[in-house]
Amino acid sequence: MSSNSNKIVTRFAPSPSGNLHVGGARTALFCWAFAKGRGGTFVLRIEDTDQKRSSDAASIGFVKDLLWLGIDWDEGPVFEGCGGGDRGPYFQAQRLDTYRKYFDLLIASGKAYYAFETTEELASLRDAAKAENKPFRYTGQAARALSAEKVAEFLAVGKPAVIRFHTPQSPITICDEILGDAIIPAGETDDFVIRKADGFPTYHFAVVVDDELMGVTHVLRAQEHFNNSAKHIVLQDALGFRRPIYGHLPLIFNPDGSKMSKRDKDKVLRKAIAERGMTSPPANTVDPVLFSAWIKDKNTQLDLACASSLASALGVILPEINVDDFRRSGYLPEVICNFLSLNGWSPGGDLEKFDREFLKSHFDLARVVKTPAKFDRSKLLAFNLHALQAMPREEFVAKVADHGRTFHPEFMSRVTDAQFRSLCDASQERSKTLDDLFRTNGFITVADDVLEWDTKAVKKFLHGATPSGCEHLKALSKILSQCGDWSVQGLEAAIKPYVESEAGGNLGSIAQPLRVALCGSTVSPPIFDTLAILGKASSLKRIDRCVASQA
RNA sequence: GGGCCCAUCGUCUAGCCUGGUCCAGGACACCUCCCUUUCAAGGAGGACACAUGGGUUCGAAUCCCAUUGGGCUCACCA
Repeated sequence: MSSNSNKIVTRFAPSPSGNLHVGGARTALFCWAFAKGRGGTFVLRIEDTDQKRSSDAASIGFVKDLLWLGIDWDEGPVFEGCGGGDRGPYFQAQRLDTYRKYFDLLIASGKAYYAFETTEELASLRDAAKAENKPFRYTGQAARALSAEKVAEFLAVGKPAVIRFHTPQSPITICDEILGDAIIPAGETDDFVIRKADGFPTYHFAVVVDDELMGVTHVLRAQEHFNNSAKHIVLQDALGFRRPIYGHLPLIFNPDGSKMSKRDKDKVLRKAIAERGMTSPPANTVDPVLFSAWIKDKNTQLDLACASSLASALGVILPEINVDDFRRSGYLPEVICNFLSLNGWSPGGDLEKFDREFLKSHFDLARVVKTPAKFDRSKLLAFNLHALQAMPREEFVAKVADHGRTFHPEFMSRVTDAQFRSLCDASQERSKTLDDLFRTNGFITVADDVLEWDTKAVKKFLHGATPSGCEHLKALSKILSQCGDWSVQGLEAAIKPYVESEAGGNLGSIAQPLRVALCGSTVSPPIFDTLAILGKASSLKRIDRCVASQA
């Protein structure tokens, strides 16, 4: 390893989760770009030292999100060609033996000590401090006053104990490449726990040991960790480790300034339910027992399937929070990366659109912004639109089809290849996401004899004017039934003369009634495309059925 | 409340380090108009910011101080 001693190593070190949050995604992206752009190594390490949270099977489901974004790791858990490395294991729960050695070292040198206060005792001390509006600092005088014999005795009888680090009483300077230096006054950092009663290290301890052993040179993480750095620095000094270079990234918020949280989805649902004064779930959405439990406890979260069905029943849109939410909504991974980069970093000048390769070769800490960013979905949407528009048609078709197979299999099974292709042709310039086509063209997958017509649209476009839309439809039915070339051009040629003679050349007065008859609503691709996509038989059936229904 | 950090259009940001070329540039959103067969998309315009107050200086968005505002953090969670 000495030969790469000056090699840059960054790491992304999340706790286990099935989903990658956009904030985490940006941290990962920056760590990745920083290391990769400098010929360094990007390490993925799983911080699973909380036994309460790490038990589920899908614990690192988020790796699929990383790969979808194009973020691969050199060292870490092995998954689809990524990971491996000889500085593992990369799950902290599997490194307990490693940590033991360093705990012993600190205990032996008197830099750490056993403490026996219970969680309850500490909580009441904390409450007391809070009542006086004073910050609580664990001084450890009582614990440190314990004789070695007493400690041995307590441990021998199995009295629950944590190990605390005895923080030196001197100011700590945090050097940060992004924020500059900050001095944390002496006494601010107290004697924090480094080993929990269950024998697991706390985050602070595991991070410090692993960063050292894994050769991490640059620690890039969210700004919420800034104060933690003081703890990490005193530990590094005590253990004789080198100090990595720190860079604390600005936070990403919701547009309203609140923290982006996975609970935001539940928040939207709860609000909608409260507004409607509902006490039981809409039919076929969520199990009523589950529902009432969820309503009662604001801290519980609905799983994605339940939340989505509830959302669609309520007609509300769930906010995208996780990377997978954005994938589901039809965003392109390269757009997500581009946009995420712009939240907290910029290449300077007027340049905004760039790819991962560019980020890799240009990302630097000096240009990271210090201020928190609010995540602007409408700008993201615009970026996605631009990327979609710039795409060659074949690529667009392939990507939409792929998206459809994953998220709208039913739709895909109900359209022919030709229909799908025409739909893409008619949709690319107006698609903001890969999902738009499926959301706005539901009329295609509805059977001809069950299509329903929007009452407002019917009133406005089938009646009202003279001649009425219905009369136009009757005439068009005849014309179209004789149309031999059912292509966009052929249809246009067939209908245009009628528009000229019967509607004063105003296509709108013909197109809208047609659209209503064909789609049930006033929104669809351009009318000749719509006819072409539906096909002759279907179109005529729909027109005739519509006319008959209005008789 | 203590500690730390931050402060340019509604939003993301450029400019700040190395004061003058900035009556502050770009993008998204917004407004107006045009195009038009719906929804979009597209085209052309427009409005919109250096938090406040003091300094320093011939000159400050840029340097200093204070105020105000915002954020993070104070766990046997990470």
